[in-house]
Amino acid sequence: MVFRSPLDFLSASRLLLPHFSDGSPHLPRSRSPEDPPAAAPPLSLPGLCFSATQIASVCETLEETGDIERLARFLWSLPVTADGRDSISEHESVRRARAVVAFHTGSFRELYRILETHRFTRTSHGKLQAMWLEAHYREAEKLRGRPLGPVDKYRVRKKFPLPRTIWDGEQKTHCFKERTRGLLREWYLQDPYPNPGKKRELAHATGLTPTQVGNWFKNRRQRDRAAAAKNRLQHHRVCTDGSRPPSGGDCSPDGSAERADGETFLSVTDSDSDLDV
DNA sequence: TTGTATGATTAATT
DNA sequence: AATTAATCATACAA
Repeated sequence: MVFRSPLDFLSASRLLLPHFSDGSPHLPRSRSPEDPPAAAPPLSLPGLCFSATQIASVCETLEETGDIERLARFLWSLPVTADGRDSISEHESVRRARAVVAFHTGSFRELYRILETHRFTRTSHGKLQAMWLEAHYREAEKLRGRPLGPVDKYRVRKKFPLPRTIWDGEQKTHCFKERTRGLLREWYLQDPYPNPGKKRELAHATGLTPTQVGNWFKNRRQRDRAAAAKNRLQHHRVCTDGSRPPSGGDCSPDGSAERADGETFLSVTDSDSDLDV
């Protein structure tokens, strides 16, 4: 969309300015903590007399309100320089508002450009990241003609990584250290339902948070049960009816169907198959 | 691409 | 509040 043609500006301001031209905009300043101490200097425009900070506040308010239509009209009413290097556009709230509007309009090119070319503060990251992803999801979805599953989305994310302007590069560890997992396994063998005290102790011993320890035990129990249930089912099928997978032999505990059973009973060492530290 | 291992999250249940 | 089932997210290998 072309916000930036002079023509648009003229028509937009004629049409839509009334909302804001009736004196000082009410400015419930909701975002005080992050506000820049060195804000832009007051700025006089032909016709309007808002300071850049006032304009930013209006953007914030409208964005929080969720009235995107109106936010869009307000932005259109603003004067814009070719490169966007003016005290209004410099304001993060204004850029953010432009991004929000671009997203809601489906102007994804514009959205990407805004996000990629300006550094945003941490407080904006969450929302901007969500828009970046959602926009790419929608494009991919349209391209493909059917809804994306979790895996499709994962691939989209890999294909269009978040720009560093809206992401500080922090990443979470995917796998715990082998020593950590060994400790967890040992403790699990002793007691699959550790009380909070034990959990904290283990957390200290492994360097994990108690929550991570809890998650680990939870996953472990769930997956052990799942494995056991699967094996039970398989065993039952094999023993009751004749339709069973290849390798002959009935349900006698010969070698054929055994790996699975072993796993059930010694479930704790299943996937990692080692009893190290 | 597909399957799998594993950490995290969510919603319902107890 | 803790547990469970289900599911998501991520990395990696076949």
